[in-house]
Amino acid sequence: MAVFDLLGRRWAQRVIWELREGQPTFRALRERCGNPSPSVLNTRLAELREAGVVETVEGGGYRLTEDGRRLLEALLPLHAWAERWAKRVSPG
Amino acid sequence: MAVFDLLGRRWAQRVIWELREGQPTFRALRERCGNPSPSVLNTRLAELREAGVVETVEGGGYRLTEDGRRLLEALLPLHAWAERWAKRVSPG
DNA sequence: CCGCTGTGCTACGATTTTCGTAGCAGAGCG
DNA sequence: CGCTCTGCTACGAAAATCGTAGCACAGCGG
Repeated sequence: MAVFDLLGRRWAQRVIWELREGQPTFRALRERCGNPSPSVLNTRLAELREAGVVETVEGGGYRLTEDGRRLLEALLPLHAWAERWAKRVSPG
Repeated sequence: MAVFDLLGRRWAQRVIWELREGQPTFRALRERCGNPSPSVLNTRLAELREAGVVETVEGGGYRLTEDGRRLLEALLPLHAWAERWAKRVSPG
């Protein structure tokens, strides 16, 4: 179950989620994620790049690979569940 | 994005996955997950119980709630992606 | 009553991960 | 040369996790 090793780390899923559109820079991505420390973000990005789901953009910025976009789609049901769950936990 | 807070912690997703069938005891669950330290497992179980996705069984053991089972279903696409990905990363 | 076994779970020092802040090297531009 | 952006590193402090040991309780056989 290597996926839990890749995606079970802090910020990993969040990074993929925040890369769902655009090609944010390192700093912009960091801000979108809620300002994790740059060292961790860099480590995650390195892991995700090595896993082939994230890639750098010529001239700066990051984006999902084709594989990454498939992973993002696989995260959609989880997100749908999360929204229903959030409403149930703290309605309003 | 509270779901990343709940499921972005180590072992959280794994615990849910390993509860997909049966009602394993604390120790059995721990073994299935690959022996995380009991303190972390207990913390995760407490968080998941508070979130309402895991519950204890009368007479011992743990299982998913109805909500937990829905969450498990939301994890299936992620798992399907993971299997394809694992084959691509290390074929054979 | 005693011991054996299994249950959930706690304690605690060691290790690993993450945090938070500061700053570096390089590129582009005036 | 200086300003601003880029990705990224350094480093001490804090938090999370590890690994091992063991506690309290319950059931059951003798």
